This record gives sequence, structure tokens and C-alpha cells, in this order.
Amino acid sequence: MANENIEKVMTIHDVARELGVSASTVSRAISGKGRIGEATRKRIQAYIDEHGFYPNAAAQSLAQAKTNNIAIILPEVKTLVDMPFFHTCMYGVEEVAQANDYDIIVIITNGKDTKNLERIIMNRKVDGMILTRTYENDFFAKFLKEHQVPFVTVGKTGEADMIQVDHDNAGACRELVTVLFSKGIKKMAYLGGNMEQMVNISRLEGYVAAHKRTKREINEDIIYKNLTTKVLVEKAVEDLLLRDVDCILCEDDFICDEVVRKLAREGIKIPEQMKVASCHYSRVLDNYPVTITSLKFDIVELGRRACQILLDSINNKIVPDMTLLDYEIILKESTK
Amino acid sequence: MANENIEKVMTIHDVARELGVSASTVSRAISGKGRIGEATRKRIQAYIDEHGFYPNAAAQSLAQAKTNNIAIILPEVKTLVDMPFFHTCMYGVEEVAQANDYDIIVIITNGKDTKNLERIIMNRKVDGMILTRTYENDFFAKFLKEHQVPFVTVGKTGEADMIQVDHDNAGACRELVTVLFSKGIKKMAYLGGNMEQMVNISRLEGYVAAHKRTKREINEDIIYKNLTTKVLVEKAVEDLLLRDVDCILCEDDFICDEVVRKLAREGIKIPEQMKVASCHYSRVLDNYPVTITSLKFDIVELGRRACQILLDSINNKIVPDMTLLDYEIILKESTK
DNA sequence: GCCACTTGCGCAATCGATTGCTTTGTTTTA
DNA sequence: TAAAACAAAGCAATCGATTGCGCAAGTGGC
Repeated sequence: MANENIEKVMTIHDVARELGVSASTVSRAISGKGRIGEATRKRIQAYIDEHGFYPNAAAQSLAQAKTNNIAIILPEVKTLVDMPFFHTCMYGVEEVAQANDYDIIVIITNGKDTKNLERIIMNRKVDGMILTRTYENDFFAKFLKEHQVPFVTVGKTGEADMIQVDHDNAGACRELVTVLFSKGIKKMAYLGGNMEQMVNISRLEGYVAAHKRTKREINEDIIYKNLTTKVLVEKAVEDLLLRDVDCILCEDDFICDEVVRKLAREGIKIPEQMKVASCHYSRVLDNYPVTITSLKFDIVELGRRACQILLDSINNKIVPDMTLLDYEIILKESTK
Repeated sequence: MANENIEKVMTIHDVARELGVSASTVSRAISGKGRIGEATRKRIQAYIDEHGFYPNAAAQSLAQAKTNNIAIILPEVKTLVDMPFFHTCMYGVEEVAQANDYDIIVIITNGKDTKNLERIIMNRKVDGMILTRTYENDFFAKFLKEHQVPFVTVGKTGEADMIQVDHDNAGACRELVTVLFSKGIKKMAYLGGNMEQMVNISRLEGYVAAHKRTKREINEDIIYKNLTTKVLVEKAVEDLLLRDVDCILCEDDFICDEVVRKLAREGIKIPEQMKVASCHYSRVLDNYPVTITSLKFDIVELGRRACQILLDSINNKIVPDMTLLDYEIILKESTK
């Protein structure tokens, strides 16, 4: 009854019958692989162009053992406004994927549970994966490696033998800190986030490296780690105000946001009484009366590159193990 | 050579051979459909649990004409920080999809080009779709309807005979405006965004309805539409300052953000000299010294509901044509 | 003890593409 | 002109699941 209305979709056999050729010929006409006469090719192509034949993706996947899908793994992020990183990155990935006739499957995960990851791999729903948040000794990355799934990490994994794409966080931070020192800053505090995440490890590395290069002492008392909540940031600020610091370097714009607010509440003027810089720019930093010095990364580009490298890797091209993208240092009023 | 290392994945036939049964029996044991003995069921299940067999998704899709994928269509958004809506919504969709063993394919589109949409539908890569931004007389929605693809729109389409899930934007706005009037506001300007988008149409509707209910005159001079850039918002504010308005209602937090900044630059105090409210809360509104009155919507829930309804619809359950979710009016300092 | 009915499970077709092999027909070459 | 070479296109197997049908064994009624 109801089914009578459902128009059946055209298959390769329909096209073949219509043109009086075999299905294999149609297949070869479309793919261009195998031997086929030019005249037949054109005739079939013309028919398809006119009538709009689309091959069944499942049948193709089955026959070719290839899905033309890639997965992108996003972390569960509670405070989305503060975390445009992953979604911006996704835009880049999607752009390149589309351009290459791939679709992206998005998996959101808390980072611990591999069930979904396992299912999607073992069901062979994708040809490869992009991990957008990496940890030291990354669990997911190891899992993928074990299962011989092509994958690229956005961010470092701290392991060799994995394809990684990242901004040069360590280098950028090192340069930023060095520049700030050269502008007369004496004692710079560092406020960092979750130290299990590689990005945070890299940034702190940069901070430390800049101290070493300029032969300054590293003072552990003014290095704060794992500031994952507003309250922790607030406490850190209170604490460092007692420690004769003249600049606060924030690991990201979320922390920076809290720092700026806290300083305002304390009546401390930026930059006169305290200089502030962030290792990551996003629009949040435009919300204050004083503009904030920061590092700027092109995150869409990061996504694009990660995707391009993944696709190359899937197609057995040779790709670099580690790709580091450029950054920009943006000096603003907050460190004048 | 290289291929010798690649371990072949287990198929249903491997399981069958190993247990001395037929593939059909294994299939029936897994699905629970068809006639199968309880003892055999358990034996097969036990083997699978132990050895971890996962069916090939492509083969299943082909056999069942069902992909267990849904697509979510996101608009191209330039200013991500200002637009957490779509991504928050995606979180809700993903949550419900995962819980029901569906994966989500994300398509990002400029809203005009149907090529990707067409491809993904005609290739039968998904069982249904969620549209996250709707326009009056929606092109995509019509396209999907024509192709008999199950779909749900997040936001209204202005058409009957389509499954729509939305917050009650019109009702919420109407109530907010009414409440503000009851608190003594005399003349309220409305600053709206792109009037092709249904959400904006609905909100203005609410504003108008509140005027009618309270028997106030509607003054077209203080209704601004299509304020899609900072500059336009700025100009609108300049303009309405000459018009004896005592409250500005902003269509969303992006506009509100610009309004608050502009008023600050003009030295106009909120709420003493001008009251301000927004029809949409996001964390952006927490960035000012004065807290802002707004409407609050649970966007993750919106995504969840949309997805649940889509899945029900795919499985031929009866679903409501129009689902309107609740809202919250948050009165803060900006309208005191 | 015979027939009807149910239960458990295997056989083989099917979904819609791809691809190695074969056949057919044409062209080239000796 | 016959043999060799080659191009074009069809045949049929294959990918890995699902499912209608049918057979054999078991159960129950009378």
C-alpha cells in the first residue's frame, strides 16, 4: 500500500539495462578503471548526467572495503563558549573532507570510554580518524595504532610513529615569553590548565625554555598547573599577588578571562600594575576595556591540514610524521 | 608482502564455521529475529562476547537498506564564538544518536548549495537528517520532503507537514516583553537579525504580539531588522537614541553584545538611562559589569529532542508535527 | 500409531556495487 | 590469408550480511 508510492532508486543495473550494456561496463565507465571504449564511456556518462544515477554507498563500501568516511573525535566540552577550538577545527576538517568526497562522522567522547571508538572501527564505518585532543601517553591513539587504523592527531601525543599535526605551541610560547622579557618584564607567572593534555605540556615547555635561554631562574612557586575551574584560577591570582610578579602568562583564553576579571575585582590595573598575556587568542579576549597580548593560531587551517594528511595517509601517500604550523604573536596594550 | 601483516577481520561466516552452525543462525542469534533455539542463541552469544565479533556495517546497510547514520546540517558560521548554538545542539543530537547506536554525519553548508545534500541522500549514506537552521520557505526542507527523506528541523519552517522541534520563541518573547512592560517600560526598541531566518521572524512576532495584547501601538521606526554586522547594530543604536526609547530588546546575544559596548562608549548607563534585554542567553552576556535580562533556552535538550523525534520517525512511530520546548525568563539588573 | 503442528536450523537468493577472467570481434602482422 | 595481438564488453564470483523457504526432528492430540 504505502510502499507503492516509494520510488525505487536507480541502480547500476537499471542504467545497464536501459543502455543495453552490462553492469560491469557501467561501473567501468564511471570509475574510468579497466578497459572501456571511449564511445561507450561517453554514452553512459551522458545517460548518467541526464538521469542522475548515484551509486549505493553501502554496496560500494562492501565491494571496495572503503567507506569514504572519516571520524573526528571531539572531547566532551562543558563550556562551549570558551572552547571554540574543537569546532573551529572541525570546520577545517569538514572543508577538506567535502572537497575530497569524504564525509565526517563526529564522535563526542569523555576521553576514557573506548566503546564507541571500538564499535565504529570494528564495524568498519570509517577509513580513518582524527583525534582532536591528545594526552600524554594517549590511550585512544594507542588503541587506534593497535588496530592499524589510519589516524592523525591534532596536537602531539608525545610518541614517535604517529602522524601528528599541531601548532608549534612550545616554540610560540618560548618566543612570546622571550619577547616579553626583552620588553622589560622581570618575573612572569604561568597559569596552566590540565597537565594531562599535551597542548598544556607544550606551552609550559616553551615558558621554561625561554627562561633557560635568557638564563633566568625558574621559580616553581609562580607556576600554577591544573587550573581547571574559575575558583582555582581566582585562588592562583590571589596567591601570586603576594609574590611580586609583574606579568601573568595564561595558558589559554579561558584562564585569561578569569584572570582579567579577578584583577578588575581586585582593582589592579592592566598593564600599569600587572601585565597579562594569553597563549591562545579567541574572541573572548576582545571583551575587555584593555586589549590583550596573545598568541594567535589559525585553527581552521589546523583542521584542514590534519584532514589532508589523513586522506593522503589513507591513500598510501607518504606523509610527514610531524607537521608544525605557524603562529602569530599579537602584542597589545596588556603588556605595554 | 605488506598485506600479510593485516589481520583479516572476523566475519559472520568465521563465527558460523567455528561453532559448526550456519551464518543465518548466527545472524538470527544476534538480531533475535526469526526462529532460533535458546541454547544455540546462548552458545553463539557467548562466543561473540568472548571473541568480539562486530558485523560489517556496509554489508548490513546493503542487506537491510538502513545505515544507522543520520546527518546533521550545520550552517557555515563565521563567528563561532558568537554562535555556540549549533554546536551545543549537535551535542544533544550526538548524545541521543549514540545511545541508539546511530552515528552522526556532519555537513556544513552555506545554505544555498544542495550538492552535498543531494549526494548524501542519493548515495543513501543516512537514514534521516536534522536541519539546524531554517528559513522561511525553506529550500533544503522542501528538497528533503521531495526526496521522501525523514527529517526534522530545529526551528520552524513556516510550513505544515514537516516535523519541527523548536523553543517557543514567539511565546517566550511575547512573555518577556509583556513582563517588561508590566515593570514600567514605556517604549521598547527591537533590534533583530537576518529576517530570512525563522527564529528571528518568531521573536519579532512575539514582540508584536505583546504590544497587541497590552494594546500598545507598534512603532515601525524602532524596529530594526537584518542587523547582521557590528556596524549596523551600532548605527541602529545611534539612531534609536534619538527616539526616546527606554528599553532595547535584542534578538540575540551577538546583537546584545554590540549594544552593550556601544552604550558604554556613548557613556549611557544600564539600566539607569537605558534598559537592555536579550532574547537569547549565552555566556557572552556574563562579560559585562551589569547582568543582562534574557531568555534562556536549553539547547542541548533541543538537540536531544530533535534527534529522538527523528529516530522515532525513521522507525515509523507516530511523532508530533510540532514540538515546542520550554524557556526561562531571566530578569537581571539590566532591566531594573 | 498416525497426522497435524511447531521448532530449530540450513540453503540459497538477495542487497548493489566491483573486478578477474573469458569471449567476441577487430586490427595488425608475417 | 592465416595467425597473432589486442581492445571492448560480458559473465560470474565476490564483498558480508539478512531473510524467505523448506526440510527434518520433535511434540501433542485422538
